[in-house]
Amino acid sequence: MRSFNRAVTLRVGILTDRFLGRDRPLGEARLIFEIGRQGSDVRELRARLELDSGYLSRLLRSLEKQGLVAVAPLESDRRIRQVRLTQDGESELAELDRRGDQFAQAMLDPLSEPERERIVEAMSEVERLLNLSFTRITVEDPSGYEAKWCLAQYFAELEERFEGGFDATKSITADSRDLRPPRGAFLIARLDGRPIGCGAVKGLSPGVGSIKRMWVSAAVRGIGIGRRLLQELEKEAAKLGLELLRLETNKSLVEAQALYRRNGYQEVKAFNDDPYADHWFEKNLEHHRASTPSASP
Amino acid sequence: MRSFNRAVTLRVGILTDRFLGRDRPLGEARLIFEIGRQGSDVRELRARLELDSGYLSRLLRSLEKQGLVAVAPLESDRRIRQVRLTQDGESELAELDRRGDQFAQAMLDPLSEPERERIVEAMSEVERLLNLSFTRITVEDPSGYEAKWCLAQYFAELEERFEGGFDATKSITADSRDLRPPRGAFLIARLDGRPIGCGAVKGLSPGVGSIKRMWVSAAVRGIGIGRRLLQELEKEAAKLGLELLRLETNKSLVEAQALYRRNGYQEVKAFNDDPYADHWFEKNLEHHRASTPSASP
DNA sequence: CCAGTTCTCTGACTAGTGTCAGCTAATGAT
DNA sequence: ATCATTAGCTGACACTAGTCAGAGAACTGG
Repeated sequence: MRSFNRAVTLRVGILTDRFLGRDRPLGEARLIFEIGRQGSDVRELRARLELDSGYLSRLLRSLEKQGLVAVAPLESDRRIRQVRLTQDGESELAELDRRGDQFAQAMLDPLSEPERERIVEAMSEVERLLNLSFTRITVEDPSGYEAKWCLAQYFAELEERFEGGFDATKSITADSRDLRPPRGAFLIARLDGRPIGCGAVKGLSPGVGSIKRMWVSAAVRGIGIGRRLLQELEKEAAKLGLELLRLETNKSLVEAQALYRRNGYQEVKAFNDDPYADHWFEKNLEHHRASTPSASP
Repeated sequence: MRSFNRAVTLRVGILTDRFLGRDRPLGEARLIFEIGRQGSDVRELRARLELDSGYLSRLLRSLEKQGLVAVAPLESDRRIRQVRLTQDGESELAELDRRGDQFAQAMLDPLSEPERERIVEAMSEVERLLNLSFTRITVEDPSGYEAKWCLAQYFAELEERFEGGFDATKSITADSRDLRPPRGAFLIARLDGRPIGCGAVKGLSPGVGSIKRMWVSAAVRGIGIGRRLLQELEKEAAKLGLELLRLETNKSLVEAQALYRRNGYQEVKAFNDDPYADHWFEKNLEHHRASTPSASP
């Protein structure tokens, strides 16, 4: 593990830096990557790259002077400044991507085809597990701007996957007060500062609560983030004094059903009449705490 | 592959640096690692870390001033300076190792036990294949100091593995003139500048040559370096105008025999009376060139 | 013994990375 | 309207990393 660190960072890391940063400081290159084709705002960049605000500001000025990015205040809050790549900036990003690919090519070149397949497979395994390991789950306010963003993603997905779409007003609603202590909790899962999933517990009656709003971004689905989110939700539920957790789900969300079954939820008969619900589950936290499997099979 | 680079270098790399370099610049920490418990000389450090000689010198002065290393001229050549860790230096190295382990621990902590096993396995696979990919094989003079070092390792291993030990004077000798163009070639395999294997071709008679001195360091055995070395030797043999390659080997060197068989060498009856030889092989380069497998099974 | 080479070191210099304190403008709460 | 807060910016500063030229000591081949 220690030797892996050294092997990988010395080779991949340092060489990549040299490769990418040949005519551009690494800090600027990282920033261009992080801004990306869809743009970002300064606040987000600072959080994701964990940079000092002064330093980031200076990097942005430098890229601006080179004509690679354009910065403009956000209309709704003019303190916040939005950054996007100019045409030149986008072609610079494309060039950086190209060099990265070229480097990867050169790195794998001495290997035979089966060896190349093995290393690519092992690398994606490492990446998936690191993504899982570096995911941080925190309790947050359900009305924060990132919570809202997560919920928008969640509803958009339901709209797409449910037969006949999804209309939030017809479903059992969850007011944001229900998802805040002491009545409930809202969790956000982040990877490198970026939200990639959410979930909520809502108290229904003394000792009984409900799991709501479970969503994991498609880009990181299937690596175990749903399970960790569910476990954290159960911990929060326990803190709120809940002993029985219920949930309802739609027949189209097959992965979700599998997740609940794997984690000790029993299918029960309908306990409400949510128009979008096809399956109902519940789990007694007292009984199941010890028997929750520690990993998906 | 590109995303793997980013994922790993951003997480493992940068975090490791921070962790290790908390009270010490990264350059110094790297240098302490590279000097290691057995010491090294300045020339080697420069080659392995690819540092400017002035820069390296300054780093060494700094470590010397901190009482972590001691530098002394080599007796046999007083231009070359040998570096070793002092007592304080060794405990600093131990501390750096400790922090690295602690970091690895923290990194894997959020994962379940089976996930941890999977990531460790995938990491060692990546490491093995990167080691293979970054191995460079070059033709060198058989009397250079690193060639001599490789040969010493080789003979030491024969001494250990042969029943009754090994005495180079009793075996068929190979004068270093036989292993230099135009009569032969000596190859060294290096990983990050450090020799990890060697091998030689020696011309016997017009069109016929012999493979000698095949050695791969135990630390990197079994990852495919022997195969690459053998392939390079065959290329060199072809350049020297050889069409038939012969070799003899001892019964205790079972991996070597397997390697030769896998790469198209046929066992033949004894063609010499080397006292240490139990098996004799040959391969016709013209016939076999196309059928050499591109990877071990 | 001499000339050229090797190895290391010193000094001068540069670019990049990062930190800190204080400032201004915009916003939100009272 | 006032005051605290948030977001971003500027200037000053420090340190790391790295480059380059040149000097001196030690060695090698003739």
